[in-house]
Amino acid sequence: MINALRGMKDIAFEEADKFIYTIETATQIAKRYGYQYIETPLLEETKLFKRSVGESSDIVGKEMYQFIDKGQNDVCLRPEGTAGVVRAYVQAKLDRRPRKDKFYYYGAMFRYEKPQKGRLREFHQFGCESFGEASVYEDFNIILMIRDIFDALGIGYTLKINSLGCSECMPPYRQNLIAFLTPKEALLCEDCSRRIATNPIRVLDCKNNQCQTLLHDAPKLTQNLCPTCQSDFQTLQKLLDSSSIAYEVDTHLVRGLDYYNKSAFEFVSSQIGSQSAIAGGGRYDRLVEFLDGKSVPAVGFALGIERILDLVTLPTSKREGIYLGSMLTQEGIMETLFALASRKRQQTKVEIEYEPKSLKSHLKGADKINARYCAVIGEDEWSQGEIWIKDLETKEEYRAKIEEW
RNA sequence: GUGACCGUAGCUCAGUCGGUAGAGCUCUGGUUUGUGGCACCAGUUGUCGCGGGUUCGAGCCCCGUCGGUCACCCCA
Repeated sequence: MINALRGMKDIAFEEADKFIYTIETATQIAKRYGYQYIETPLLEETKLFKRSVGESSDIVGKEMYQFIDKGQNDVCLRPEGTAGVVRAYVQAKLDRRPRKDKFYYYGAMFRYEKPQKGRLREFHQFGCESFGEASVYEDFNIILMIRDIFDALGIGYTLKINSLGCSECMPPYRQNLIAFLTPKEALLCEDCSRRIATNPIRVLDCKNNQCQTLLHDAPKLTQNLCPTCQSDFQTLQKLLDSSSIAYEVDTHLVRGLDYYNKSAFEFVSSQIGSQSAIAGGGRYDRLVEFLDGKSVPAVGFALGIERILDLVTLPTSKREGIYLGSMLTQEGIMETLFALASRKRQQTKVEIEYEPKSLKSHLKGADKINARYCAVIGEDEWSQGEIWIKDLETKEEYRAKIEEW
């Protein structure tokens, strides 16, 4: 028997219904916010992710499905969605004209990690990217949209926000932090002493207790923001307050992808195990430039579909469609059933049982597939050119001419 | 990459002190010669993950291996 690869899952039956329902719900809401669909390749040049997600990130450092293809290209299965969308945006030269562009996407992402609850090697994200709008109102608008999606799906969450500063205030802060950390390097954990050089900001959210103790007097990012970032961050909080979206400021919310700046946020669920982030995103005003475009501000998010699947409550499914069967083996009866099915399928779902069997068995079968109508041809009906129909919901039964039903 | 736990029927699991495997669910049929869901009755189903070892004898004990799950790390 051949099994699916480690960390890769088949999605079927009720899970599949939830999967589709989640995407449809999110799509509908994204469209209402003015987003258009974009589909980008699952396979991209490796350097796209090195330059966007960042070499210091775990994703690029150790989790990529990377290989050399038959044309000697260094390629990767995408580990996240934003990089590809930005690449497409720049490739289509949309950065050359002053317009806002808003895209939504969904699909498979790949990270070579050790699987656990809520963490798969192939998983699916729904995401949105908004280009060309620098206003913090757009950050707020995106958070509102995610709120709408989770509300529509009936999912509870807590929202965490932070500001990562901009190219003006982040570099000096970063230098301050390095200056603060360097004397303590020997006392920090192995990862953190390495991070001082590669990505000192990440030291802030280290889970190591000793590191956290040492960080107690570290300069705080939120207290070193430039006036613009400071006022934008406050505006965002005011907007959230006035729309009664509960949130907490989490100064340790740093995010593992290097391209974020200014607003960063994460939606967290307490009901799904330790991998609790169900959606995350923020602003990435420099990324278009990193990928050879003009300077275009942007903000976006992604939500993990598998992570919320258990939390999605499907609208209660009603009986639907027709079950067709016969109790006879007579010549021509299957042809009649197929013709009837084709006609009825213009309107609704139709399934045919090929095996002649007792009425009781047919009713059981119709009940099992949750059909609204059970329609069966027996001896008496066949001789009259009729079919017997029972509405399984109202329990009404009647007979009709086959051609007229 | 590190650690813990678990692999027995299609699914969920039980299996005592080591003595050649069992329940519920599902499925099929019947109780009703043409009336669903509920109930009752009957029937079908096994490489006990794999390999080796100990033993008269291993689902059970030991070693190895593969797979799964969860957690750390990281992230959606």
